[in-house]
Amino acid sequence: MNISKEEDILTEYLKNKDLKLTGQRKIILDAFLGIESHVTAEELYDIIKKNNPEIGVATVYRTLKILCEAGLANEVKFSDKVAHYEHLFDHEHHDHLICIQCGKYTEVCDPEIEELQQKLAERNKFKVLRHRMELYGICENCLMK
Amino acid sequence: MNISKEEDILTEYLKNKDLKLTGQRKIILDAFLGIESHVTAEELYDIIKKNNPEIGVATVYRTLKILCEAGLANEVKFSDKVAHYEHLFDHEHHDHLICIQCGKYTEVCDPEIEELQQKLAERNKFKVLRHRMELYGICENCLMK
DNA sequence: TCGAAATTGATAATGGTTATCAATATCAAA
DNA sequence: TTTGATATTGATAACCATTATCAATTTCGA
Repeated sequence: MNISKEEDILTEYLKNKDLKLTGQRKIILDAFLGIESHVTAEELYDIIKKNNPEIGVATVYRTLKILCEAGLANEVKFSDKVAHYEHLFDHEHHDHLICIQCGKYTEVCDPEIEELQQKLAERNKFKVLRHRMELYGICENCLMK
Repeated sequence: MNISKEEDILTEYLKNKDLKLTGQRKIILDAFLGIESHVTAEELYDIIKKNNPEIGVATVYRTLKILCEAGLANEVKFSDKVAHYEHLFDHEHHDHLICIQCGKYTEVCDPEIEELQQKLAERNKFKVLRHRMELYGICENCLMK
């Protein structure tokens, strides 16, 4: 169990909220950090189960929620129903291109758009805290078929 | 039961798909059109129930789905879980400002952003068919409190 | 009018997520 | 280190919006 900057952040967050840093939370954080891109709570649970079969699903759900609050994870809903979680700390904010044919998603980022979003909000006297932008369509591969 | 342009569109859509224009579908369409802004399937069902108690929930769900396919309605997910439906025909596309404090949502539209979205997609060789953009934050009223 | 095919309504089922709760672990203070 | 107040855990029941099922009914072109 290596000590990561993320673990420090989690520890800090928990302390502020009078919550406790448990073994399960460390294991779940590590497993989450070990994954590239995004996972489902259930997927993460399956991975953790291999080495830590004593950890329950509910705890994985609960911990992912905490990671979001601590600013370490981000919940994304691609299709519907299922929530996916992606790393947030040390990762730039990004939006998604989602292919409705093959399901491929691509992370993108456009500072110009972000800027216009701010202006749009200001015009409406609205203070933006976060946003979600998803472009749905056909990806390069599927277009060629 | 007044004949609306929307009903023509629905009729046309159904004919093309070899589906049938039933009394229930007309009633549901009318009820939907009679509502400003957005509704939940369940909310719409409750409204319809008053005058047409024989119509079942399932049919409302089914019909709203058809209205979306016909281009008359649009499904929006504000918070999570529940799907809201808003008018689409004769309404410009728009995005949403959503207040995380009072839940107020405002429809907004920014052609510049839309344009940049297109360019962003082109850079990624992606063909955009539709998009979703939601800005979450605090609305004017809540800011003043 | 007829009949193949679609639709309907009631309700059971689905499935991701959350609530419940007794047993257990954490951690600040003594 | 021990203690004790409080948070956490895991198993599982509950939740709840939406969908599937299916027999009875309606639609609409021929």
